[in-house]
Amino acid sequence: MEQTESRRTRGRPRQFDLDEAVATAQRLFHARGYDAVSVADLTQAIGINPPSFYAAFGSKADLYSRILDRYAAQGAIPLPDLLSADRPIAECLVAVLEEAARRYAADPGAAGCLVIEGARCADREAKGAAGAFITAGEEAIYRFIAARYPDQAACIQDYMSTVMAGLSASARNGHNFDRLLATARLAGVGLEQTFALNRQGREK
Amino acid sequence: MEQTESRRTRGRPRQFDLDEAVATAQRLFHARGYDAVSVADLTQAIGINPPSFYAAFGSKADLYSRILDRYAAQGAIPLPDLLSADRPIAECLVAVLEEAARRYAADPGAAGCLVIEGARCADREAKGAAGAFITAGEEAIYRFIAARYPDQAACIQDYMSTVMAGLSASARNGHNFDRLLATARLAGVGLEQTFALNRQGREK
DNA sequence: TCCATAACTTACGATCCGCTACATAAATGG
DNA sequence: CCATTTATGTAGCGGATCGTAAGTTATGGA
Repeated sequence: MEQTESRRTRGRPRQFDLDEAVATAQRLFHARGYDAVSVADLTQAIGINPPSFYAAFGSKADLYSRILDRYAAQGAIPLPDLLSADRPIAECLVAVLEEAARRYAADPGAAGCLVIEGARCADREAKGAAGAFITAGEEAIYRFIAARYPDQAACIQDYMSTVMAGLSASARNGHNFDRLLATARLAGVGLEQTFALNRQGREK
Repeated sequence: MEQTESRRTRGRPRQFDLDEAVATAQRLFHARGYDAVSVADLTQAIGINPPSFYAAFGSKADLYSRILDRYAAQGAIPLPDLLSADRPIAECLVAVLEEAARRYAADPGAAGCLVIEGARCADREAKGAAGAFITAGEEAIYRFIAARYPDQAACIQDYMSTVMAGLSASARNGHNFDRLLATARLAGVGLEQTFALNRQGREK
């Protein structure tokens, strides 16, 4: 017999909802950034005391890492979906930029990319956790480009990273979705032009 | 008779060089960002004690503001020079982006733009001081574009801000000058294309 | 020589930071 | 019933933060 999911745990039941607390913390981190959110801010927002916080989440950095997982599964840009399509490369990359514009401006109270902005914090642990997600995304984009244009993949990958960091920054600076989208499309012109020239060169 | 510059001040002479101290502080702020530099870091790097620091500079935020002035005069992108030229608009804007790439990667120990990165800090006072410089730069670029293309000035201005923020972020992420320059030029394609289409539309 | 001035050194206050020791409350298992 | 387990609240630790009060030292001016 396996233990069923309905079997209660032993000790005193937790008096707050874990997922709800994580969501609250995510909102805080996204709105203010890792460094600017103190444990006191978190415990107050969740409505618990420090010992409950540390018992449930380990530490501020641990909680942040858990939130990054949550974000990658729910709020982040779905790179596999956008990149695995059998559309032209430039179209896919522009779609990524447009999706970035959409998501970065989705919540006015938590603008920008949680991961990109998180990687800018001073805390070594949190920076490393966010950096791992960034690296993963960068590699996904790099491989996607390199499959067809290995020579230019690095350069275009740099461009994508830079534009996305810029979009996240501009979102935090108050640019709304329309402005971000216009910027993303303007940035896409460089991509389309590059791959158009590539095709010309090949067909010659 | 006016008092000459050689006239010494009354009390005990300062035992450290003011300009040198400001330069040291600028290096620290540029390398780590406003929030991550403590007064203790500054006093230790300069070689003085806190009271001397506060007597000389007022506060951390005051010193930062003074450093922004210094940076605007020495280290920042010379927008008037680059924009007042009677070259095509796109060429000027690309020159700004290329100059940004050059300066943001100039010092590996202090990558990115002191002003752009400073505007991202948590301290209200420092954020406001840096924000004023950013606004001034943005307005200069906006006016430059609007003089000939008023309809598209806002959009292109957004694009410029976003790319420059991205370049600064990528510089902090370790991109060297060559990589930043390639990114800046790729970003310039969107500008050239836009203004090329504009001319086509006019000549029709 | 003595005073006014200004920068110096030492030491500390007040507050916030992440985090925890300790006793207590609320549940399950025997 | 009691033991075990887990969460909770109170209260506080050690350290870092920005900033300052108090007393000392070094200069110029009268």
